[in-house]
Amino acid sequence: MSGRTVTITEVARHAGVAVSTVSYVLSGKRTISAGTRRRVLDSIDALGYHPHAGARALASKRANVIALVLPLRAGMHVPVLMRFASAVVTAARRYDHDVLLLTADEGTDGIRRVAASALVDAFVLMDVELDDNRVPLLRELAEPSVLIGFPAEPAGLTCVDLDFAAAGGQCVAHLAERGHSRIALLGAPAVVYERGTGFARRTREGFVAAVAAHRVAGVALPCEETFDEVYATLARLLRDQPDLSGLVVHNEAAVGHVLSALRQLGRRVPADVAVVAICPDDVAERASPALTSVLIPAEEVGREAVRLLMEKLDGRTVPDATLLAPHLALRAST
Amino acid sequence: MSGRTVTITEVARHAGVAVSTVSYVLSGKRTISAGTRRRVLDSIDALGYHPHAGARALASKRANVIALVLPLRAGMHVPVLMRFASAVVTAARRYDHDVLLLTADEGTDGIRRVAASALVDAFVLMDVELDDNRVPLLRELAEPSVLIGFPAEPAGLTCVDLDFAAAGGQCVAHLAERGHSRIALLGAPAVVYERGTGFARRTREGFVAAVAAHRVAGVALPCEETFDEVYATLARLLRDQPDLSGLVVHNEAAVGHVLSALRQLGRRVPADVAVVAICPDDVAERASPALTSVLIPAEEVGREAVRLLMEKLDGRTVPDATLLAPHLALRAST
DNA sequence: GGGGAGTGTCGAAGCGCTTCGATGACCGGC
DNA sequence: GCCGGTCATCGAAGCGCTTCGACACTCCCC
Repeated sequence: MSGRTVTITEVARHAGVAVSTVSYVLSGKRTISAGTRRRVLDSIDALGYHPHAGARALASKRANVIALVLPLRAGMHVPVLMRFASAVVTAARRYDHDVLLLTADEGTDGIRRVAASALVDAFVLMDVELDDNRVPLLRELAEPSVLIGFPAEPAGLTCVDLDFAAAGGQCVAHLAERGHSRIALLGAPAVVYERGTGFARRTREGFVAAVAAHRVAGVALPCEETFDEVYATLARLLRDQPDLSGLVVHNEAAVGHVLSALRQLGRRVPADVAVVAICPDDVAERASPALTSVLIPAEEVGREAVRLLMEKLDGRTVPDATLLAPHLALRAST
Repeated sequence: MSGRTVTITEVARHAGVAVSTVSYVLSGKRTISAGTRRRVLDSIDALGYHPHAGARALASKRANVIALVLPLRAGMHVPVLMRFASAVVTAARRYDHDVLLLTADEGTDGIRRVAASALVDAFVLMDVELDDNRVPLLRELAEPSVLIGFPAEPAGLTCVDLDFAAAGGQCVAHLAERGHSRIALLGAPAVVYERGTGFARRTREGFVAAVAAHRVAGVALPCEETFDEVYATLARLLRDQPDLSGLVVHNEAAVGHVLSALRQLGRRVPADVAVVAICPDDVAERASPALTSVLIPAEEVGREAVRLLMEKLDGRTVPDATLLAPHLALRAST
């Protein structure tokens, strides 16, 4: 079983056919009679054969591996990243591909290296910034790629993401429908906006647009992630706008602090202040009270990114932009 | 630059040497004169040559890729995992290896598959359980492996981890020195203990042993991760033991809730209750007040795991167990 | 000054797979 | 009963690299 490695030659001998026949059974690129196919497949699992990945890559010019490039930076929300990563791996396996993990340490050199050495066939980039230095490189590379998130200039690239503008808008619409006429958005830390991270900005834009459309009063603020800062921000907000009754929180690390701070400020949720979060479901469910939220559909985004990548690998053309619709889950906080 | 792929043959022609000479320059397995080496290296970067990973793997029987196996389960603290992962990638690159990401979805089949297909040379397993079904498989595989965490029966395996028993003990010692004579450990959710996760149990054992050694009163409780459960647990604890003045928290997701709950229960930190956490530094620093903590040295663990793996790949023998000493950082909460 | 003992380099044989062109066998139509 | 056309299979030529044995030099000691 786990003895010496079994080669295609041994399978061929065992099944009494030529090596090429075994190869064609495996790839399905030529017609093979049912009988022969059966015999070959039986030999394959009698011997426990697995094709040698390197040999296959060499002969076929396809490694059947994709690279997942994930920078790990401050302010990024790690659990979400991890769920993306997991979704990408699972999806890739469904297309018979494996996933090589690349981090930011090596920068663009890492991308160049694995592309040039034919270690991978294609790239999935996560946590894309508006002005991302990996983007020009990707443009000049022959290997196809899909970005999770949108850079400032996405022309000619394939990008997938949650439609954050719609998500921001949906939160406003929800609060407006519930009769709240003065609301606020607590967003990412200021540094994230400055870095130009797309999803933070687009949520804010969606929020601002929806506030206008629904004729409610709304203000968008960045929000640091320590309890003290959250408390201070909320205290100021509620002092200046005592009739504020709706809050949109788009900052996963701060949601817990927001609820604690409201508690300490003597505001009940949802009786005094309704809260909607944009965050993963598990965070929303674990909070108390459980939060009405727009979830970040990590699994769906990952799956879609891989699907698009496989289309491109097969030479098909795919749409530049894929925006996944937000979905609001009602819970106790509104 | 990013044109057709450059092969070793072209490098050899460009430098006016044999293909094998180029190979020896690259591998250093035979002596090459300084002049020839220079000429070859110059040609290599004049042409932008990168060895073809598949061809290399085929000829040398080494893929220069290691697999990182990380199950993604409930109760696991994801940001920590991610830091391990990142550390492993960085460390692997220093040994000129890349990292293939494997998740739990495929179970042991995935491990078997990538080993048999020679996609990877070795394995790093994360989040190892006391009774882990991947462990027997690893034992029968020819490829070396290193586990991050300890299974129940670690004989013959190479394992690396923070010394959690020492960490638990160190927290107790710290509180005891500060004069607290009645303390409690809030640990992982009950399900984590039931699953037999090693680090949770070992922390508890270290806590219990240290409590006895320091002659203080101490109780260890599992701790769920919702605010309401944390609140209820603490309320009960403080009602039954009003003179409880020290708390060890070994549950990253719950630390925030613990502090909120103490606030609501009218206990000041550290004046009424001193709190020590076992968690990553960033979590401890972001809490308010900042928590005295034993950090989980993810980078160090990842680096050490890879170092041991490379030793094994080179045929050297390494110690079975590597326990990294805990390090307590003093902050405002004690 | 002839015989080892290095040094530095080359050529060729694989590594395990895919793929192309060739070869039979078999079929129906005239 | 011969011809063109499928269908199923085979053999061989690579893919780009490593590695082994061979070879030609140089050096130095007796």
